[in-house]
Amino acid sequence: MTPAEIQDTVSALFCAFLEENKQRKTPERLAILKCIYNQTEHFNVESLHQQLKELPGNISRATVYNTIELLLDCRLIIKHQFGKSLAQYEKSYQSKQHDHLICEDCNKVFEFCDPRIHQIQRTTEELTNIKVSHHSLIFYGHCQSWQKFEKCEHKDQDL
Amino acid sequence: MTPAEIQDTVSALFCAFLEENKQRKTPERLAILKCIYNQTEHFNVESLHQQLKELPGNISRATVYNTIELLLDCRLIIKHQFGKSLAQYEKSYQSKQHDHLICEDCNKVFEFCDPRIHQIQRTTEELTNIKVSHHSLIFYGHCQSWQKFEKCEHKDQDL
DNA sequence: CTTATTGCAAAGTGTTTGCATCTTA
DNA sequence: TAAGATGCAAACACTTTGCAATAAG
Repeated sequence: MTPAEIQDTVSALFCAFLEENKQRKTPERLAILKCIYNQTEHFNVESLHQQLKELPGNISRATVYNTIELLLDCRLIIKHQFGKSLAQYEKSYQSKQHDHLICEDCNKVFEFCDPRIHQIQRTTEELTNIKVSHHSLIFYGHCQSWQKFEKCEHKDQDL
Repeated sequence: MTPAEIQDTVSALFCAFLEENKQRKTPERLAILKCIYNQTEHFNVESLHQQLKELPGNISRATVYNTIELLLDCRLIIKHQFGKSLAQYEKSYQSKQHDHLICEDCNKVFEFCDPRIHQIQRTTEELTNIKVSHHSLIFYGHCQSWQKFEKCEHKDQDL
């Protein structure tokens, strides 16, 4: 699927969701979705709002928060709370489930995937009799204890 | 170990830590540690401060934050960020490692323990070449989809 | 034309900081 | 008695809310 095809698909999905839920299809909401699906990394409300200010239309922070809520509802984005107060988001259409490893030396966020988390989930569901809908697994580590610093040099980036 | 013995032990550990790090042994710090080790559940800064206000001495929120930082450093407490902005803490001396399942219907927090998380950790360390120091695993679920509501009735508590 | 949505600014919430005062070592 | 810790209040950072103006259906 090309980036353009993905943009079209998520727009269509969002419009369908809005109709179903009797919410209005505003240019602001579609612009925000488009901007989000142009991101390649995690993003936060502030960085998104900065980018939206470049566009014509003057989209306010309140609208960004409002739209993010809708996009979370229809599962087109995922929210992460990586320990700091600042919430991080990422687009989720067609991206496979993954978890995160955060290096506390350089603040870099790595993604990984391990099927055994689902086994733990199933066991926990059986044990507690509570159906699990989603999870958050974050490892916190230190790159400097095992390797040369240049391998992990993005000091104080993102997050 | 009786509760009183635990109190004595953690006080001694904290004092040793303070001496080692050339920090002062103030009555406020010891009172905060004692109050924390009287908690049976997760707590937050606000609830802790409320309880401390009952005591003589008038301990300020700033001192609570300061002391919590020290207690985190010497690993006598653990911090959790359960998705909301409000940070939760729990005492950690002699408590075995565990993870959390949060029911989104009733906000109740369950604890569980699964050794397979360490296998995932080891694999991830090998894969990324980053040494993991700690982790956070949270399952989010819904009790009402599988069982009667009365089994999980503490609506809107804690968190 | 009706009502949801918007932009703005103000209010909230949890945490951090600056500073004068007090207290530990 | 000097460096560090305290209490207070103000500052902060991120998020939510109230409201008049606007625009979607």
